[in-house]
Amino acid sequence: MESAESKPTGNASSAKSRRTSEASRKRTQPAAITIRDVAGRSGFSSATVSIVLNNAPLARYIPDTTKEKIQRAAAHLGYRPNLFARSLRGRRSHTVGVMVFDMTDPYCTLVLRGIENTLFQSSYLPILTDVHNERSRFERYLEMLLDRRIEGLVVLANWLFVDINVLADLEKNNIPTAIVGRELKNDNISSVIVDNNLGARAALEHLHSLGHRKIAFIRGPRQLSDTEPRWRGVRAIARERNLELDPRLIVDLPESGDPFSSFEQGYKLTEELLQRRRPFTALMAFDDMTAFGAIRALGKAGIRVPEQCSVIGFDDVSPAGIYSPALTTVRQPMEVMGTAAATIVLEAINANLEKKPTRTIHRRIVPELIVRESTRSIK
Amino acid sequence: MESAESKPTGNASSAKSRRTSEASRKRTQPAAITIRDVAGRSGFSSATVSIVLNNAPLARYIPDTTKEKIQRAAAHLGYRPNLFARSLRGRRSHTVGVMVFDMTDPYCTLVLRGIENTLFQSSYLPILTDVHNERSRFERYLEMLLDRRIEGLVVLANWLFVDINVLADLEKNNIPTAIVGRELKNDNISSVIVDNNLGARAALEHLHSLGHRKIAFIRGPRQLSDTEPRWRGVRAIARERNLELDPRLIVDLPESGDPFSSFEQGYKLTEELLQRRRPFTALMAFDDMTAFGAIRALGKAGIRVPEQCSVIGFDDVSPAGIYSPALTTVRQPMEVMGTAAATIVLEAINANLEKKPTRTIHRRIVPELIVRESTRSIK
DNA sequence: CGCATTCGTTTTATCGCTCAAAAGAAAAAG
DNA sequence: CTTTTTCTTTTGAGCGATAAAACGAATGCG
Repeated sequence: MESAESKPTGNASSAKSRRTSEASRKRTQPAAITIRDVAGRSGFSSATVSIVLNNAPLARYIPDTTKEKIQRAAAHLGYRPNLFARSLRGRRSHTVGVMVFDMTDPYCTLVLRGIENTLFQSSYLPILTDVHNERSRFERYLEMLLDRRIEGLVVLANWLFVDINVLADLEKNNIPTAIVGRELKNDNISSVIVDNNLGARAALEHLHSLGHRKIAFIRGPRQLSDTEPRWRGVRAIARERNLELDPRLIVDLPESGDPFSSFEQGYKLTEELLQRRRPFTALMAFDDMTAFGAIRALGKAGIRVPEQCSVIGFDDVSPAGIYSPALTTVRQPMEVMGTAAATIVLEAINANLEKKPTRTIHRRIVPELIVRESTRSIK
Repeated sequence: MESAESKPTGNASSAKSRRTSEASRKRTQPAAITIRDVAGRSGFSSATVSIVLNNAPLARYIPDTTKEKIQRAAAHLGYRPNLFARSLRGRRSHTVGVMVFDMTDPYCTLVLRGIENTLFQSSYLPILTDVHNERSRFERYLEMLLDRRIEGLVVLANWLFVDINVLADLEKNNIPTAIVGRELKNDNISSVIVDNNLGARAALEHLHSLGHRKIAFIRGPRQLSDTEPRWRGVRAIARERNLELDPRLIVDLPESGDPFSSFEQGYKLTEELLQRRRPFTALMAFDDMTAFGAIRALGKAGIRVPEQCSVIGFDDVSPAGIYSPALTTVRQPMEVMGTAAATIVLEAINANLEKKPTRTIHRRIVPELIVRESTRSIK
């Protein structure tokens, strides 16, 4: 039989302080079991309990009988260690910050899921912050995250924004960081991006193979880092296939902080293209949102998709599959990308802990052409 | 001149421990300024610093000159209090848990935004967890949240799931909780829901006023709490308007854990309705996803929306506006709902702190009919 | 002048946990 | 019967912040 009811070792609390504690116990919280309670109940000191429950190195010496007693006591009391105390002592938060620039962008959710899954498995908790593309929020949230002593950070740079060099602050605190959707010149931040070039090639190749030769393009905003590689991909394939790119069928999305604006811009730019009276049988949009806008504009103009004009997008955001017509697009494997970013960060955290050197990693994920209903062979 | 370089008061660290600290300082972190550093630099004790920086009651007595000195010192050193220490001492985490049942559901994001905005303003940090509609995750995350000593919880019950009574555990820890999208019999959990009845009425009234008399219905899954009130709303209006509800034009969505399945189900059920060969000129879907599925099925069958058949949804999820045709629907003011839920929780937290009694609140938000392109007056 | 007040600030005692070092007990060695 | 070695457990010193109590000094008051 265990020495139950024995006063916790080292409990030097005066009668007065104990009264207070009991009073508050009665009033508010249902006890809050501490490691000392477990110590008391199991008959060992709190140090031993800590060693056992954390399976610390010293646990090697501790006999199984002791371990069992302690574990039983802990389980019986429903002991849950106080993370604040632990973090304070151990200088670890077991937390990773996740920063999104606009949650309402459908692009995000799947990436987030990948991140979350990965962190969950390592029992890290993500702290999600949504910056709304506002610099002030960015800064405030960054501070909040640093205050919470995040051990790593994943940034989802899904859309244009803030001078990202502010992230350089992170270097000072050397918090491992990975950014999804953008590659930084800064060589201390890892990144995960889709291979835009490859994606664009696949898209154009698809249209070309369907027989389209007069193709209109809505390119991305110049400021967005995805824009250029995609266009290079387009030009490469055009060259390979001897396809002529008519400059009068090429328009650019303006810069904007709002992902939904690309729907409207897609709409407007398509109307503009139509007014130019240069016939085209297919349209390659910068992203899915733009494509949706384009389809809408075409529909309004009495042009049916895909019968009279094919449309292809990029991203494969969730509405793409349910759109009518379902959108042919280039899928960014977003969940994979989230997973990759989270993994990079977790590995860097572990490397840091073991004082190993950390390397910056840049991953470029291969996209996948998803053929649905919005493209069709010509004629 | 302030007594710079003076050793922090009460610093009883031995030579040995100081060595360690300096070594690690050099190796890893760039210092980590503590309140004692500020104390040292300003020449006051750490208690005074704490009092001043927190503007605690005692700050009343402290002369402005002292306050300024301390503030300057803190600012100069870039002091940021250690939240773990603070939380440990103060038993407060300044954190609210947010639990979602499926992040990929477009319904979520706006609610989340409302929640986030509200919490942000009170400088509470949300900890977002996505349960994936899995019981195991639900439990594990709930534990994680409790371990992190969340002061409140907002649950987004956007889709069917888990026996929600598990939430009763929260009562034990008396953590103020609000649930969005569902009203619980449990009388200790506040809720924010849309007025389903009103919404359904508005929808049907809209169709009726456009002249539709033969209307098909895809009702929600029986298990979902929204289903019944909406149907009651429908029946009420039908009675008022003397509209006959043809049972052969009424189908039910099956239960499912996946929001996207309602798209597919909407598609299938619409096909089924069409096969029944009972003509209808309008279709009222349980939600937007279902409506999208229906539109797709109608399209496939050569029936154009809205020319030959009007379709109305419910929710106004983000694709609704960009769909072609843009969907007429009943908007749940999701951001408002998120705000409401977060506000309820924050107020309860504050009430708790001031030992005031807390009341459970049930808010029912009025929805709004959003007329777009998928409905049209008959003929 | 003695004692109570009000100020302005510091001391003290934790919050709950962990980790290095010490100590106790038992077993092995001399 | 010591002395060492090997197990096993405890001690103690914080991590950084803060509520509560305490303390010196100045002021007020009879």
